[in-house]
Amino acid sequence: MLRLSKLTDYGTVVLARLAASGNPVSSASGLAAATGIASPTVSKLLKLLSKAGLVVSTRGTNGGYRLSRDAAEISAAAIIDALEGPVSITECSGEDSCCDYQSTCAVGGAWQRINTAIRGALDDISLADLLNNTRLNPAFRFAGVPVAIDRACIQKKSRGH
Amino acid sequence: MLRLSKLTDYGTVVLARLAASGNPVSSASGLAAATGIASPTVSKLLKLLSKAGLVVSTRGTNGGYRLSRDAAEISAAAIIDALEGPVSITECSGEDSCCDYQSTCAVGGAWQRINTAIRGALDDISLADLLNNTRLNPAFRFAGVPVAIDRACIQKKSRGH
DNA sequence: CGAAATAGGACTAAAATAGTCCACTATTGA
DNA sequence: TCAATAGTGGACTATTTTAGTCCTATTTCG
Repeated sequence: MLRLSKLTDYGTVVLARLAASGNPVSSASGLAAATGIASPTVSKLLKLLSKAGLVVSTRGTNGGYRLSRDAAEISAAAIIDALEGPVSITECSGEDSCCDYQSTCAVGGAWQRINTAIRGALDDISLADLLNNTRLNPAFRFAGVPVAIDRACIQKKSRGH
Repeated sequence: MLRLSKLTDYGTVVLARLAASGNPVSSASGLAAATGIASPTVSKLLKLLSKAGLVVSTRGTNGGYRLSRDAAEISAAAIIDALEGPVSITECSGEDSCCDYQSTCAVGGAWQRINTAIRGALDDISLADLLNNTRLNPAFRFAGVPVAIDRACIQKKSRGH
């Protein structure tokens, strides 16, 4: 797995929508409607993103949220940090952690290298990149030919998922 | 976070122990004793690793487990695949998945690139590398000076964690 | 045979995550 | 000034995932 949480995934969708909207500000409920994500969840995400300084909020009538800076200046790493805390793939690859098995653990150090590599990959991708890459790499191919995502999903859902 | 599960972490510890043991085979209970990980958990791990072909089992008296190939030939990615399933940081970065928000999702494609980058980092590290790197990068530094891991852990534990 | 191991799977417990809700504060405009 | 709109903060619940345990085969060796 090594998977992001759903919330982080949603967070990027919301941010992408915010970046693409063109309006000066977008309300939480408007973003919820536009993305299809439940509105309390969108609120929660925006609160977190606001606290992390990725979006700026305006209260009152006609208030809402906007990106705090250009989409090209917001890295995937920053988004993940905001919504999940600092990236570290194992407990002992974090900064102030330790494990019960350190005396017998022969592995510790090297995870740090992997962690750094992953971190680097995430730093190099910006929200703007995420937007630009939309649909350029279709997720489904059959015999090398891209297949409509919609159809693949319907098939999967009819199997009971 | 973007974190490995504890089980995967333990798995690498067990594999590292297996690689370092020098014996032709090691029993699950012996590995449990050597690593300090609970023995049913070690059994479970070894079963998974065996199913994935990373270790080979021998039943009966004097049976046990051994690595199926040289530690240099076992990548971190293979270990993670065995214990957590294929790496994919979001649902839609996996191979046969789809999400409910595809019609409004502007993000999909690019995660794949990140995923590939992470995958690459994990493919490049072998179990042998994990072993070689032990303790070369101390996890704790204070004013640039490495600090004994033991002491840092004791401090943390006395704070109630 | 019987002791020592693994194999497979069911099951429980614990923790993390996701999602919801509510009372409150700030801003705007009629 | 008052009502409507929108964000704030935090408590709370439900769900899902993960971790860990246990039991009953099956295999092998002496």
